[in-house]
Amino acid sequence: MNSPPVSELTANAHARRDQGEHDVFVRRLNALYPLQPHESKALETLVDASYAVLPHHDILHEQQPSKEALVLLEGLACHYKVLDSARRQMTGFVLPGDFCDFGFLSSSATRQGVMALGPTLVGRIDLRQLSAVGDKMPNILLAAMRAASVDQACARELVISLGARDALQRLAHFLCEMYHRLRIVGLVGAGAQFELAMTQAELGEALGLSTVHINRTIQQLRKQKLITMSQGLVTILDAAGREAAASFDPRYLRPN
Amino acid sequence: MNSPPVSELTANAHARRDQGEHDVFVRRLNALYPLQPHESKALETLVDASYAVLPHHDILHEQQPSKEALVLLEGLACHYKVLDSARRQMTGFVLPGDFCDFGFLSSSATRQGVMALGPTLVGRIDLRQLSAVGDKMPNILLAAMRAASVDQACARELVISLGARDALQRLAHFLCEMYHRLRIVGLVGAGAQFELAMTQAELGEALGLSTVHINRTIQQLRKQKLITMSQGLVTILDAAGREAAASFDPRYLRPN
DNA sequence: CGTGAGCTTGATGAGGGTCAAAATAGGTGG
DNA sequence: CCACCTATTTTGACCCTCATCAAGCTCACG
Repeated sequence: MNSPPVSELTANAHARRDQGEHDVFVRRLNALYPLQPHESKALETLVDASYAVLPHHDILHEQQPSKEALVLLEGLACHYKVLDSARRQMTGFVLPGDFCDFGFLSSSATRQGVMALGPTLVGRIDLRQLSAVGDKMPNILLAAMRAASVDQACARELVISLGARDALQRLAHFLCEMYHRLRIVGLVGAGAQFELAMTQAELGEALGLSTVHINRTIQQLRKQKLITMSQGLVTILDAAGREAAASFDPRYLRPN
Repeated sequence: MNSPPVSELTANAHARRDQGEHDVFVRRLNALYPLQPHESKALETLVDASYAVLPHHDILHEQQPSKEALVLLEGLACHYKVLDSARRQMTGFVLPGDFCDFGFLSSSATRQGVMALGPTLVGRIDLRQLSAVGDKMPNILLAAMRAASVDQACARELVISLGARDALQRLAHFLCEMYHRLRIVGLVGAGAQFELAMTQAELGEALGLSTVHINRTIQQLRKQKLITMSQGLVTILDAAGREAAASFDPRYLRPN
């Protein structure tokens, strides 16, 4: 169930396509800004082609002008930048239902690479179609702008983590964010369990910590009975405790 | 000349109003997206009231719904958040010509406080007027969205600094960014000199470093003959050297 | 001329990086 | 089903950057 081989995943995706693979995306935008039924329907038809991207492959390259809007339908992806020194820093996360990049809103080029972390499924939206629909249904554009606004808030929150929180708080905060964001799109299972397709090394690149230290910090969280975490499956044992440990305030994820 | 008392500053502002206090803002948006002369003129009339904000006072409060768009006309401001522990982290900077917050684009509430660092002058734009003008002149809205996109890029770049650069690189990178952004609005003087109304303690809050360490890092930069820095005046002595030290790539500040 | 904000300096130590190697886990081909 | 291989996780030892504490210094301003 966790991290299936890509072929299988794509097969699943195809099988479920008709029942609404694009559903996540519509659900997400609805949560950002309540849409009318006909708007939701129009939105669904906009996502006209979806394709799989393999782990550790780029969904979008740096400096790539946006000819279309890309939406993540399944899996996990991240914004990142490679530094001079073979070092890499992640700067944001793309979850199912999220736009991969907001360059399309201002016809800007993609500023950073977007990379699949686990196996992912990406949907494509033609910009001409989008702006045509957007003219008639401004709520859709408004929802997209709110998505951008939440994205910005996440980036600023990451700045706070890296600038002012220690390792334990950073990791706890990160897990809180993932939990809340995944829950919005219904990807948190019973017992507050969710999939997180990231290695400890990748967590390090996200949180500005070494792999070794990430490992030790995870053990601390385990010892404190706050989480369970192995091979991409995370379980929240004590949500309140963990949010307190991270001084997590989910308001920044709210759209309005 | 550097950090004048507020009364004088406001007086100056009033004196120069007719010659175009709002000029910075129009110039900035023009740099983001080339506007027609009549669009520039329309933009100028949009900024209908400006007022001074004293250092260390909030321009916008957290969770404040945006009833109008605010533009910084003079001075320096920052986005910030106060953490549990009486600790504060800055997450972005507002320079003359910048919007203070982009919540108005998605009718979202302000997510973080915006505080004046030195004495500032703030312009107000009525949202009804803005959207009316925006309907006729979509370039203006496009420019605003590009401003938001640049803002987002700056936030991500700050994530990279805090996550993957050491103190020297962080500071050097920060100064590079300020230099480039101020140059765009014509606020860098001869000899690559500019005003920076921040104490060392505030630099620390921005870069996630202690005051003491900021001080020692500045001394390093001085020793390496890369900058001069005293009472709010910064001079770049060796731009190439400093950009190399920070592995600074100004492309992220480009609008398209 | 005192006072406070900001800058500078020194001493000490903790959080986290780096290096190196062992332990596990999947994943593959025989 | 086993043997092998590689990626990931875990552990230990050592060290460096940067935080903290504390005190002295400078300078603008009342």
